[in-house]
Amino acid sequence: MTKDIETIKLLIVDDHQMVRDGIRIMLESQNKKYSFIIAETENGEDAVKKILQHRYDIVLMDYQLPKMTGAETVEKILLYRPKTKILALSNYDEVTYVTNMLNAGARGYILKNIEPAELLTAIKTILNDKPYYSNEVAVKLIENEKIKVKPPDPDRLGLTKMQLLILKMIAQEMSNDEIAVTLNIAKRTVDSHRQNLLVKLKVKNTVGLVKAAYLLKLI
Amino acid sequence: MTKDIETIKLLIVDDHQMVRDGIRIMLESQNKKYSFIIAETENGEDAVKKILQHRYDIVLMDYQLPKMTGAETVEKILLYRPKTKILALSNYDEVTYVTNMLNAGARGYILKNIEPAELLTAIKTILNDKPYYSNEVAVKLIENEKIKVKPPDPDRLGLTKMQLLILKMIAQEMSNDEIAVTLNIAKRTVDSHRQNLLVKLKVKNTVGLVKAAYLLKLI
DNA sequence: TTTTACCTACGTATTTATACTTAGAAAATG
DNA sequence: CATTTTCTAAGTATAAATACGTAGGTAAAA
Repeated sequence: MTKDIETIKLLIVDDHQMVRDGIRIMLESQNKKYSFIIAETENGEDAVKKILQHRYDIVLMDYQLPKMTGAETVEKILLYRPKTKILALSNYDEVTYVTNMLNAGARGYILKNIEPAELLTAIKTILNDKPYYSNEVAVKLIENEKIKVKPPDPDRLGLTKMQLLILKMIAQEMSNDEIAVTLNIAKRTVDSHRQNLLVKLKVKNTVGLVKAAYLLKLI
Repeated sequence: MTKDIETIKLLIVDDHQMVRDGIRIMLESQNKKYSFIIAETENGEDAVKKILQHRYDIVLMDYQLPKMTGAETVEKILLYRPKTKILALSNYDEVTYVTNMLNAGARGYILKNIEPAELLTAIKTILNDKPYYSNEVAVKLIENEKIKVKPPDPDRLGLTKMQLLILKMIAQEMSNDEIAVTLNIAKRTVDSHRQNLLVKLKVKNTVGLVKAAYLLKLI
């Protein structure tokens, strides 16, 4: 009786070739039950691009990356693909690193000195939508009770059709007046939608809206 | 004949108390000819704030900082105070770290295992508007010939430094008023620059400016 | 089911951005 | 060297965006 082998699509984001190779080898040593399709990038920007182009079951994300940190990368990825499952991995279990990653939306945090078997466990746990932390990390987090991990709000993209439409039109350099005429509604109403967009996207002004539009791929 | 003692205002940005103390002690051991007024912050955000509030002759900047990296911090500082002299210091002489820092605008790069006398030399050199690199760093840079520090501003569509600066600040969601205060000029003047940017970039409004900023890779 | 939250809609008041204009200084051009 | 252009600076006037407030309708949560 042949067992079904589950295939897991995985993206490794780490700026060190050696680390990426290490993970690859660890996972391939565990290929009795799983088959891994592994993609790699060495920085956050490329990670975001890949995420937009392909689907991955899980992302392994280093904290220290060249320009954009791992935490920032996680935020951006979740802005585009709120449901992405991300497992942070780092050499360090510094509380600030861990909390940054978790607050950004990572579902777990492991250290790079992890054993192959535990790595697999971590990945499986995350895929089952449960958090996973290395022992050392867990201990640190508990000691530092001020963690307060905020649940990654997948609501971030909960823009209504109207809001999305108006954001697009704003991003096309249309004024509220022009938008109102086009949509046959009052200018004040467009103002309201705009106001709600500012709140929802947590930005300050038009500039912030345009940046969000970029992140949302509306431009 | 009593020699005049020069006073140097210095800001240390490092997330480790021990490192900050170490630098302090090193500098105070060299107080024959210089008197140091030393301020400290442990992250990039606070560094930017301090820079906006006070004047420093030189900033010592670590590469690894909690949220914003040292390089990012340097960029922000120079955005607001373009003439700030910044000396990078790090435990590591990894080429990517060094080039990131230099490209961000740091004037020199030293390692934390530096001797007190050399630290002073480095600081004096930077204050004299010349670059300074630790030996190890210099060697690495030379081996890795791909240094290319600060490629002289690639045209940027013929925007002046001021226009570029203001466009960057707009793209950071700052209002004309905030920009005026930061740069110590009248709001009307900022309005003018903004107007000229609209004309030069051939766009209609703030949205267009932000898009242009993206194209110019200012964001 | 009642409550809550939120979207749509629009009004008023204030702040911010844009258009148009002037003018001295600096840089580029002939 | 003189001329022209462009940058910096700033004023007035208007348009646009933002803050705050109200209200009906609808859908989800309690």
